[in-house]
Amino acid sequence: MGKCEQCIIKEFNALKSLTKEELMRVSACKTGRLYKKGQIIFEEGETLNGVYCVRDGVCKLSKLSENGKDQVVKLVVKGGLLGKRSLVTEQKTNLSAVALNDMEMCFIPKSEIMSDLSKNPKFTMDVLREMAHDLKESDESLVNMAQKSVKRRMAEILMYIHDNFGTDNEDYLSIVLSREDYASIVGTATESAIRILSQFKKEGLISTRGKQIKIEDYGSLKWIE
Amino acid sequence: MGKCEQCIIKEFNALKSLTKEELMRVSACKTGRLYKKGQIIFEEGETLNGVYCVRDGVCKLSKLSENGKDQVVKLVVKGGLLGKRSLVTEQKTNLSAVALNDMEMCFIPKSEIMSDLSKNPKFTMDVLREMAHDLKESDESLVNMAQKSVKRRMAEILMYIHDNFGTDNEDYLSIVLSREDYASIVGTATESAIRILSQFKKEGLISTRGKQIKIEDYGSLKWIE
DNA sequence: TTTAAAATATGATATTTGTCATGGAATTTT
DNA sequence: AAAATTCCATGACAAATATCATATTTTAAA
Repeated sequence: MGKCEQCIIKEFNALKSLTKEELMRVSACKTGRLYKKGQIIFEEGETLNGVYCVRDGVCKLSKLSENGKDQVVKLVVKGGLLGKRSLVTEQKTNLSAVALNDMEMCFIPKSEIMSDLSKNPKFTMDVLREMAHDLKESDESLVNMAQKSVKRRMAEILMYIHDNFGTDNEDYLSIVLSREDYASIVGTATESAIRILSQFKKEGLISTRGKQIKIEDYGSLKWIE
Repeated sequence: MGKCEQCIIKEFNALKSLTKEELMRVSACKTGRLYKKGQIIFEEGETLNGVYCVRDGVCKLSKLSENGKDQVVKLVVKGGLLGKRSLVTEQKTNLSAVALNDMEMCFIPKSEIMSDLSKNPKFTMDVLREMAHDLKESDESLVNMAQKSVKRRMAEILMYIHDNFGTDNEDYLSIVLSREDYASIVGTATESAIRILSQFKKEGLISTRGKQIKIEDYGSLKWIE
């Protein structure tokens, strides 16, 4: 396993604000973890005693609703940090994390990073900024859920994945999700998600190959309502 | 206007972690502001250069959706801080704040409080904790919006207001909102909000007197689905 | 490869929610 | 107090979405 101070992943998250010395200390105590597609990283209600740094792969952060359905709150890819909240609260985590494909992660124990949080203001501010960003995104999703149609939300998540996580060399979305996952992101029944994607396909907005999805007409997707 | 260091409001937010000296400095530069019911405190897209500390009254934080409807994201009462995000980001605010009744607030310029944020780790951690809490709440609302029926959401907001903001001496909810506000919190059409409240009334779950609402049967409200 | 299981697809139908229209009640303004 | 305005209420209907049922296809397992 590599050293944190040389890992380029850190550039994408708050860890970049740690000093070289701090990073070396973190590096010494971190543990690498591999997760297979579908594997649970942690579950709602668990006590996390550290943060996870995503080196490769994608996972979903979700929360179980009282009706028994899972709602995806956020997708996290390479460079993302999981469990930031655990650094500031003693509370158990309110979200579950599940790998959507094979993943490679580093786990950094809370004990090791807490001192940095109190001593390195630059790092703290960075964590604060990331949290503020998450909050803004969450508020936006909240408004979308409350005010937009399922079809619109589906169009938006396709564009979101396209814009933020990119495509492979054949223009297929690089993140491959099941229809059930799409339903659980958009907040609808699986059948409805399937129906809408079928409709998009018929209308030539997207094309599919197995689970893979390619956006064929971004411009029109944008104006779906 | 009183002095921050003697103001009991601060006990309810991150300002409690400032030292006496810091509080005196803040006190010297803060400005008191009064807002009347319905008055706009700030609007989405504005640049906030400070935080607002709510001394009295209630306001709603909302965001305009693309469909032209306002979605309430959070209610803030005595002790709450508005504009925390502005302390960590240069970005314009993503929310609007509107007074729901007459309000009394203190405005603390960003410039004055920023130095504390970088020098007083206890304060920073407190802001971080509040932000983490907001994020958790926002995620929960997101899941509720996505997975629960309008009726359920209405029942929950009534209970939320009851539990968090209390009642007057006749058991009426101490926060009085228009049906339109309820609709915009729950994320539904005003007519739907009206209809549901009427139904609750018919079923004896609540009673009303003008705009005032009294919860008559908390137990049953809890089991609405 | 065959079988079993899971995921996708689609129809039929029920339920929920939104929209438009209209009237009455409450509040504010003149 | 009258008029005007805003808010609340409710019916009728339309649209969106969920649910149930049942194929079909794809994927995983034996």
